[in-house]
Amino acid sequence: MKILSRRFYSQNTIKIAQELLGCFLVREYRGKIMKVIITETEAYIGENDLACHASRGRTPRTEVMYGVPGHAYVYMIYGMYHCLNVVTEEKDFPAAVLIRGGINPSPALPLAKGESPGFPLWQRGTKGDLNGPGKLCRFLKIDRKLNTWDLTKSEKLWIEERDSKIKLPKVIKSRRIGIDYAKHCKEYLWRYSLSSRT
DNA sequence: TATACGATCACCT
DNA sequence: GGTGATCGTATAC
Repeated sequence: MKILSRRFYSQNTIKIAQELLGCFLVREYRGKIMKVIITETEAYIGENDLACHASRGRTPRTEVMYGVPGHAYVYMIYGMYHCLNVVTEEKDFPAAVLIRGGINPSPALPLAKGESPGFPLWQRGTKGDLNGPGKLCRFLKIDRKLNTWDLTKSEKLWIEERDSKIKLPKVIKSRRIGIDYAKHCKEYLWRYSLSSRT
């Protein structure tokens, strides 16, 4: 499986946020490999985006967003959860994609009622459903130790391109979550998800 | 140094 | 629908 390249991460953030859907987020932890299919993302773009952490400029925390694309931006939220972002666009332009949700496609997972083998992975039931950035990071053992991690090598944390043979459902665009403070920016349709969820 | 609050989640009514 | 947990960060003092 091919690892997403620096070149991929240097593209337009909205495009990346959509193209990450269906890709595999891979975590290597204590010698084990965990893979999750990305099903939900949000774009945070530039200092003019009032929802973006970089809207208040360069700080020690947001420095990574200004750096080379293809690195991880991991921060703690509400004192108890972590959120994983991938840094996008060119160096010195602060932007990132928040990974908000995924599906654990492990074949060991029991199928939910009404599901058959071969059931589309992103329509699987709750057993493998990692809906929410906090839950996703908790499952994949992602915390601030992985902040600034380079995602373009096959160590600890990376993303692999999606299987082109698998047809993805329509991408749903909606408002971003939990950013009521962001004034007009909260109206932007910068949240992207596969159609089994809203 | 002090304080306010958040790119969340689980549990409650 | 609402609320509490819990702490890093930004900002005010």
